[in-house]
Amino acid sequence: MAEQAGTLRRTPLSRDRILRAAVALADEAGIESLSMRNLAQELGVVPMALYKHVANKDELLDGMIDVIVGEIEPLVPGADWQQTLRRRILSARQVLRRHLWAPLAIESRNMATPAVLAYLDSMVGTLRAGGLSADLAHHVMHALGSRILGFSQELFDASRQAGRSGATEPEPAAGLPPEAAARFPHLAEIATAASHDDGSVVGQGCDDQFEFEFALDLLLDGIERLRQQGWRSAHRPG
Amino acid sequence: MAEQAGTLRRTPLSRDRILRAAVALADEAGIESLSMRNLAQELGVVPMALYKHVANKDELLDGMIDVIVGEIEPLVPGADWQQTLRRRILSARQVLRRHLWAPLAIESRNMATPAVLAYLDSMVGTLRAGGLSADLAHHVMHALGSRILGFSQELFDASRQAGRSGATEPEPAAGLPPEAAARFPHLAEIATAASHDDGSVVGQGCDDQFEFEFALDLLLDGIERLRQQGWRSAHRPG
DNA sequence: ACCTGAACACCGTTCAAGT
DNA sequence: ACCTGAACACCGTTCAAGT
Repeated sequence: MAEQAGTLRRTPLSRDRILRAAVALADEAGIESLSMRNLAQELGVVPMALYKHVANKDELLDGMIDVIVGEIEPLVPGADWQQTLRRRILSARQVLRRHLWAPLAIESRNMATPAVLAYLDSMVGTLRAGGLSADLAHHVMHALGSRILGFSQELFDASRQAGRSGATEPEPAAGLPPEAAARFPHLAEIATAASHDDGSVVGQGCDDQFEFEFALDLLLDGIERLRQQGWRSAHRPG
Repeated sequence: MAEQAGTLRRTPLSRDRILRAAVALADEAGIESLSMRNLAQELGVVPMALYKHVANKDELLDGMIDVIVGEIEPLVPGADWQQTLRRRILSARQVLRRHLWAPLAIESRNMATPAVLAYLDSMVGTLRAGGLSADLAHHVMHALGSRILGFSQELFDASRQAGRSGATEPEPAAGLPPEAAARFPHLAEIATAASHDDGSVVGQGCDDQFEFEFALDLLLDGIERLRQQGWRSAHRPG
């Protein structure tokens, strides 16, 4: 679309409009394409105009993180703590799947924007209301880590080994390339072993959603067991 | 130290020397200070000289990751799978604590260098030798995620809320700032609740090592329980 | 054939000159 | 007072000119 100068004035710039445009740009073109200059051009504006609304690029990233945290399903009370946490975390995961740049952005930032803190605070509230001690709740928050926001650092993705970034690639089959399979026999074995539903999906690659829920439930079940046992953290060696 | 030209020739450039210098530079000045130009200057060399030994910056980062993976304690057989994994993962954690830039570098890369794959392969070998099915081992690798390499994404660090990067800061006390504590009461409560050894450390902040081991053991214990039960992943809904 | 300076196409951000 | 072009101090990488 060609720029129409003069006749049609663009909607005025605002912090909110900048943040939404930044999120959209990162969604479509990847975080590495998100520069102040690119963003300004996308908005039909001179780069310096952005600096009236965000102090610098770091603040822009913080604002973008707040935008996506705002997309997470709000707290719905009524169920037990496990179900409440589980549902909200899986909602966060759905959000993160729309914004693949977010994990990297979150890790690169120093974190702790008010919106993230509010989210974490409500999660702790759920734990406390569920009967966990403050002590246990503290450790649980650490143990869940980034999973609370719906993502996890996956080192292990047998299929991708030399591919490019590909935010929009449709999962290019599974299994290791032959020469890698020869060097790493254990990886080769388990790469094809992810028979999630009775073997019908063998070789088709693994189900991210299943893996996420598997790990999440492993943690939640272990935590509930500790809660039932009245666990206390006074067992340091030394 | 002033440059001595002519009389003393520098040791010749090599891929290995470049990688070690890059790791040292990232350790000392942070990953954001690691540029091809800075690195070249550190080595007393013109920037273009680096490109004879590494194709580009991405390959440099991959090489750096391989260097630190090489620092992880090799496999020592003899113990059960839990002890073997636990020891190696805690060794990896010690390595990562010397190279604070590594998690971000690992996340920013597409991963799967041969050295990382070899490490993962040997970890899977430990699981299989310990009696886990290939199926379960697959899910376990996903569930452990970056913890296999000794780090985890911690969203939750109650103390740091507005501080700067600070790779060398000595942990600036604990507890939330007063105004944050008022807005986020649950966070405030658990921030001071990390009484790791019988209350004597209350208020001093939390023990990263304890939190890491807590989460790791929660996972390992849960996995061992599944193994004992002969768990199989055929219970998908639908 | 090898090495390397200059150049290219970018960054985030400052600053002073225009209105 | 506000806006913005040019400029500054960087990037990673290419390329052609030097030896």
